[in-house]
Amino acid sequence: MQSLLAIADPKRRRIVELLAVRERTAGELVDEFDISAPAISQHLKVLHEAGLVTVRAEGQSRVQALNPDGFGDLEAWLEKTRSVWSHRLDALECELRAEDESNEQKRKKRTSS
Amino acid sequence: MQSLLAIADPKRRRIVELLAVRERTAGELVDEFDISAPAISQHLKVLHEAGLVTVRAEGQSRVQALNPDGFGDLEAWLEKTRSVWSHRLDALECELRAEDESNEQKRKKRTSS
DNA sequence: CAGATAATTTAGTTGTTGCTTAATTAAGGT
DNA sequence: ACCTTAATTAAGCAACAACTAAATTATCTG
Repeated sequence: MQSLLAIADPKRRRIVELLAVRERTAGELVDEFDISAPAISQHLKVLHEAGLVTVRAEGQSRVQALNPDGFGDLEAWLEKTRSVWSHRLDALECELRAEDESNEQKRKKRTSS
Repeated sequence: MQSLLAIADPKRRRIVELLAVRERTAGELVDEFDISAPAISQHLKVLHEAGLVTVRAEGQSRVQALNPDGFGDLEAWLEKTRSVWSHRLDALECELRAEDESNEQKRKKRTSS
């Protein structure tokens, strides 16, 4: 889940937002922030390793572009986690009938063992 | 975007996964990990502050439950970012006609200014 | 009320992250 | 070949995040 760690940082998230609008060079990105060029370069490295951004050489510049497929695993995780939750909701109707009992039992199962 | 930072940590992500299956006490969560109770407690604090997990007192235990609504802002961000990207794709057809020219111009606009 | 259990808070340590400046690599222009 | 521009790598530093042990709070039980 590299992509999650990558966009957890606000600056990297902003880079992603900027690249979502249009591709840019590292230098153009530097202009959007109050931090040094090496700092941006390091952030880009993280984004590359996460598979969120790709590079393409163009003259002496290197054009950074967003790779939206990189969000795949993050979206899959959200989907998975929420689907489990949804199943719980489906089962809720049954559970409601004996809510107190079942909850108490689950709790005491461990206490008594 | 607290929720993003919260699930960026692998242990907290696992906690969320476990709570997605069923609600648990902090003690039950501790059993699933190789770290101390305070560590779990601190992770839960982060998850609470992110709005991903809620608590409910039950006897001397405190039952932790997932709040799937907490993912709202994260999903909204993904949606927003991808929608911008989609617009780019919509515009791609037009761009393709004069790809070389327009790309070169975008690049040189900055260089010459 | 005393003791046990569940959980959190505090204090302190360690590892990681993000930043900076300085040095390096790479491509173009003169 | 030399200089400039674009970008990265390297080295070092400060702030932060995650962990532990010890102390504290809170609730239930005898």
